[in-house]
Amino acid sequence: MQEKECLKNSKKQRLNTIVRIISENSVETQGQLTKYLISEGFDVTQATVSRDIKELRLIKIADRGDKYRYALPGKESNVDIRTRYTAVLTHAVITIQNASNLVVVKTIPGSAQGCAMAIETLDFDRVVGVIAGDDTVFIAMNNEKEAAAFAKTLMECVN
Amino acid sequence: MQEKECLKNSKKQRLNTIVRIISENSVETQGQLTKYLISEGFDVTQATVSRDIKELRLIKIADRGDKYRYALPGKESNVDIRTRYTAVLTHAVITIQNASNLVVVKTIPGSAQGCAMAIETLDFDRVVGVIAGDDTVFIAMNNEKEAAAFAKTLMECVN
DNA sequence: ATAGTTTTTGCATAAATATTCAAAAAATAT
DNA sequence: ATATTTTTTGAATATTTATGCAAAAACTAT
Repeated sequence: MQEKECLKNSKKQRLNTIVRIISENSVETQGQLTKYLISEGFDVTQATVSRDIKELRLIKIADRGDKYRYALPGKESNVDIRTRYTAVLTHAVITIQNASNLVVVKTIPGSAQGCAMAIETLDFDRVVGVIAGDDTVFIAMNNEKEAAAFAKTLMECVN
Repeated sequence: MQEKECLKNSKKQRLNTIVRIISENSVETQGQLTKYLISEGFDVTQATVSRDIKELRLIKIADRGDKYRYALPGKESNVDIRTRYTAVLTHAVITIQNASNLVVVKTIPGSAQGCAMAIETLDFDRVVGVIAGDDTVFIAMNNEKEAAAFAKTLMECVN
């Protein structure tokens, strides 16, 4: 029992290290990550890194300049947020209408929350509040005029 | 100018369709997505699908049952929370003890609330309730045996 | 301790994905 | 219209990632 937790700890350390490495560096491939790990003293191959990434549920995202990089899921937002959310809006929005001081956006099923988040994050001017169901987003503006203007802005945004 | 927007529209339609398809189905590979698109009348190859996925900034995430699937970015934030909370626990927890059906966690000052939230969010099995002061967390389990087991789990979690 | 079980890992390779390059289509300018 | 530039695409292929399998390590029970 003298080496009880040796391998286990080593793996845990490695997983933690992977999270740190991809947080601190732009890691484009598993091969690159493997090199980072080796340089920190871990004896590891791409195969294991692939398994680790699966276990950590890391994701590979399109980054600036035609590159890809690994990231923590849900954390990719800090990079290139505008492009990303614009893309989400562009492809998920079906219709945009304005009614009184509301703008009503219909989306493909399940995408309303994502669109709402996109709209909030993109921080369009004068948005008072946003609420989303499954395929519908309500955006509250100060008045009818602003709602109309915002609907137009949104339409331009999604093409 | 007679065919002004023909290709453009076709691509946009395809991108929209891709978002819909991955929203409605569990799409594991680009090859599979290509087949879906072909079955909907798009004349497309894996190479183009790869480019579309990059443009849409879709992500491939680890799914249940050793599978992968494509998803819209920003929809999987719960996993990141997990990683982050594990880190919180790892760095803030000082001691873990069990007394009767309680597990008592001592933390660095001011971190108990955070640890409590982490424990709740991580949703360890059979936790009945969690309460936190400034540097102490009480975790209520159903009985002494479960408290002992949970204390052990927690210890492993924080290393 | 020893035997049995589970987990982790590397190697080799299968599978999947990204990209180069050239051609065609589309958009733009004249 | 024609010429020019930009965008889109497929085929082939390079690159990257995932996995079957066997061996080793770690854990568990006795």
